[in-house]
Amino acid sequence: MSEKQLDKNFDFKAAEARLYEAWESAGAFKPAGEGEPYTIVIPPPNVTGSLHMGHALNNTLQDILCRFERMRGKSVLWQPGTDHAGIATQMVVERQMMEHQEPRRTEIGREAFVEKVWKWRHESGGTIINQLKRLGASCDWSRERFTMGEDGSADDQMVKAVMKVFVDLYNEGLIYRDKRLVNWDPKFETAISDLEVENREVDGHMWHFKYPLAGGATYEYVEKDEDGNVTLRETRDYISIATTRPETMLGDGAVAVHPSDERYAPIVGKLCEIPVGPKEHRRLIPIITDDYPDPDFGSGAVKITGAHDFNDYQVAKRGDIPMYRLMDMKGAMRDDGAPYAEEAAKAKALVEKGGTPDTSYVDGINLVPDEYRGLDRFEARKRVIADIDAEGLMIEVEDKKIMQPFGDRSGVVIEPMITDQWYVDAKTLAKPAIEAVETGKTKFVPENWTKTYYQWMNNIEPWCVSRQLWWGHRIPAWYGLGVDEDGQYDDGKPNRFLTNRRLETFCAESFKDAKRQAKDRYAKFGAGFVIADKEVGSAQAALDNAVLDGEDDGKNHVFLWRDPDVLDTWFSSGLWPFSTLGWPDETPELKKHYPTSVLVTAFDIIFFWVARMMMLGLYTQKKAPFPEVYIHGLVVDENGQKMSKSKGNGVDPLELIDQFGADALRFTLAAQAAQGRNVRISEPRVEGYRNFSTKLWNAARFAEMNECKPDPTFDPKKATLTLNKWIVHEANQCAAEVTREIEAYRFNDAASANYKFIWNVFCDWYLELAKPVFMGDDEAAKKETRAAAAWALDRILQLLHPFMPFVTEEIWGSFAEREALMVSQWPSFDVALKNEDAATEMNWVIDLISGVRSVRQEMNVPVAAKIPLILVGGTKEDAEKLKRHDDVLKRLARLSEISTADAAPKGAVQVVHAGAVAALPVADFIDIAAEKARLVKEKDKTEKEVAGIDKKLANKNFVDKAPKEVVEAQHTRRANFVEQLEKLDAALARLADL
RNA sequence: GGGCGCAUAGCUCAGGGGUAGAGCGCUACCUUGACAUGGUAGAGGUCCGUGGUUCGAAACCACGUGCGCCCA
Repeated sequence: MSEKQLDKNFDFKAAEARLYEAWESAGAFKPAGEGEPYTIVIPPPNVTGSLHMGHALNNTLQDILCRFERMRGKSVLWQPGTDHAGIATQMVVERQMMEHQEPRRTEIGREAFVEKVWKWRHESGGTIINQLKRLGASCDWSRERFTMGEDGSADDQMVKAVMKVFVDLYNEGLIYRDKRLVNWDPKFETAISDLEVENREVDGHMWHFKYPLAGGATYEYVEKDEDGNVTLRETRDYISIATTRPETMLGDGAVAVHPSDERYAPIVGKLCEIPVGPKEHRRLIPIITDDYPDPDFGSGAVKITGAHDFNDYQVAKRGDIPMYRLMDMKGAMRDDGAPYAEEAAKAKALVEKGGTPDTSYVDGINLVPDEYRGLDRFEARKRVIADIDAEGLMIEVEDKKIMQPFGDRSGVVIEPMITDQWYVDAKTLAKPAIEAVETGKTKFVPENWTKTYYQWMNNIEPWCVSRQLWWGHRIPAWYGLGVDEDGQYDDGKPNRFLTNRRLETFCAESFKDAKRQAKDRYAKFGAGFVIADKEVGSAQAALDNAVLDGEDDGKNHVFLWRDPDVLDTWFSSGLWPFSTLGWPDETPELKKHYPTSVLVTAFDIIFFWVARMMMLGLYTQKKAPFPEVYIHGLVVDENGQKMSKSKGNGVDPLELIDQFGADALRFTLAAQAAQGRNVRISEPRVEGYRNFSTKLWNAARFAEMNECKPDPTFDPKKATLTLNKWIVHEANQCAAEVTREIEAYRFNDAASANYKFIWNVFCDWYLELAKPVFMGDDEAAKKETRAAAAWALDRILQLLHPFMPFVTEEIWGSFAEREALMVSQWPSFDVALKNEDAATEMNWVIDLISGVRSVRQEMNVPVAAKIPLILVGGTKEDAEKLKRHDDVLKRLARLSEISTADAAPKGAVQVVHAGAVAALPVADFIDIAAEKARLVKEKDKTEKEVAGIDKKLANKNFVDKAPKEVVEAQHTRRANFVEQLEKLDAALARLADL
């Protein structure tokens, strides 16, 4: 036999790694058997990440489901992998380069940098995977995937999937390039999506400035109260404007007031002056009406800077107001273009011309006065304020809480900018995704998240998917120079912000395809176009090369260059449920495991990830990626604060694993994962569940010491001892409960069902009750009880395994040479194992012992003293029960002998128990007054119960309307209480005799 | 402004139309042969407030109060 004597404690440190290795090398994590497929794709952690509590919770729950379903015979695939995490990874590697004092990213160039990131990924990108293993995650690691593919090889499935989806969406018009206002991150110098912007309330200011009316015009400014009484009347030569961002005044295109605002009616349509910049070139802008300004907010008049504010952008679009860009990629004031005087003249001419302004042309105009050029935007703000103030045009400064947008990764203030970006038509893709939830094809658990999902999906904006980064899936689009009407290249200079509009775009999965497209496209412009085989790096290179080659043969040489941008990380994560399974190929895995069975995730990425998987899954596979989405809470610290790096309140799951074992951490997380609640982690709690695993360990040790071994000849249906019938019954009930609760994603209830059964039933009672059997000499009883104990322990190990895989597997293996616990068959509920009679009888025994113990303590009977028990007024069955459980009662209630009698002896403490009285003659210890007080107290309590029931029963409405069973139950309860009262009265009477 | 959630024992939280629960903490006793990472017994609750529905509400509904989160 391989069994070894168990040590006093479970040495989780040594066992965890050994057991994990054994499972993995046995291939136990791979989908096996012919069972129904069960599939979960892991929410891929960032490759830069290390395991935090949120991962620990998320993966514990997934592992519970996977281990559970695997034991239930399903063919389980838990698909693991990591996310390339565009910005985060680029940031990490850049920081590392800086620490090593290596040349910067821009110095070494794109290719070398990307190579460095790959190197980093191979060397350091596996941290979190190893940490997941320590948690016990039973992922099929042989199928591990990375959202970027391996080494970016174009042949890689992940890359193919991304390219195909992009090109397909493009060809259907669902991906397009557009000039819109985006959230620009001046630190990373990239656009980011709305979701990556964090709006925070910060202390700010609201500046009120005078915008003088053109030509010194004046008007009568009248303010009225609610009743129409005039409260202010004065002549003004200005309009008062309030702003939180004075530096953007330089780009104002208009001042807007609400159409119903009578105060400004006299000056609508007139011009006013932006009170900043060189006096002789002050720009004049029109006062217009729009529904956007709120007459009750500030002065009611709003400056419109279409290029740097999302609300203003809408107003500007509606009113054909030019949007002047003021800043560069780093968020500094522009210093390109001609001197201010010239640029301002351009703007003036533009306004005079009227009509819809040309966005590219307007973008080329730099309206930053010469003295502000090149300044950081916040420095420029100070200067603008000071200059206006010096001129006496500042009315007031208010301290004010303002909402400010920050980049969630960079932490810097986001600058709205008009740029060219790629957008996904999310509105169109959202339709089937909404429908899938409406029709119940995909359900949220708990279901209240459905509303959150709808709200987001119904108001979804175009998804900006291009990022100006180097690390990521490069956008599969190539450009060629545009061709003028005269067949010549457009010589407009493309720039970062606004690509020349006459560029030709070829969206293709490869350069080869792009070339093919280019050949057809350019043929339309004339016969003299030759498509070069060489890809170039930029528009400028394309032009230079074309000119050079053209000199030789007089032909138009077309050089293509690829879009330098990469895709939003979430674009590739959105394909995860099928890209990991081999799509776009029709693999057997895809066929078997898509759609997946359930998605387990936290609510903070419903929008980022769940919504996108729904959209892209339905788009590519025509089926929703999962029928259920289980949303768990966040892990918060002991004060209920969200754990975060910046707050420094994170608890490291690995430290807890080191200290208390992975099982303890897992159980803690599961036990607290109540639906709709955050999980609060605290060390004492983890410690408590470590104690629980020790408890189980010692129960197993006890079983081992008493030679309880799995006995194949033991049939739980045929147990003869009440004790064993009862534990079979209880284990069966526990199996039913744990199964039901896991199925319903009520992990906390499943955990607590296990906890209660193991500790409060099996350890506290069954093992205690079994001790007299093990110590007695009834060999048959001993044999059966050993087998029953082993059987029950096996059920326990199985039911607990998904929660505490390590300790359970270790115990399982120590009892017999057999197949691993993790691949054993789940104990399902078996109606044939039910035995209510046995349960009733054992509860009778347990209650009697508890009752005796209770009075012993109250009467201060010394623990060591063994006292006799006389049951008074019991039935014949009671007498038989006493006899059957004689050993147990004596041992656990510390009794010397047990007998029955018609009347209680004098000087006895009396315990009312199930219609009888257990008399304990403890004359030596008894304190008559105390005993009397105890009985009176109990009597009072019982009388109150009876009174409550009587009140209910006296209520005609209750008797008539309540369900019959409920009324009957009350009658039964009353009868029991009354019987108890009689016994108590008798006991008190006997006490009086003393 | 819109949405979601929470309020139950000292603390952290389950639960849920008829009988108030757990863990930790606290008190007393116990090193009894699996376990002191343990055992036994106990104290501790106007289930936030006000109305409503109901025979019956701590639970369901409405409103209020306080707190938290998400979106704008």
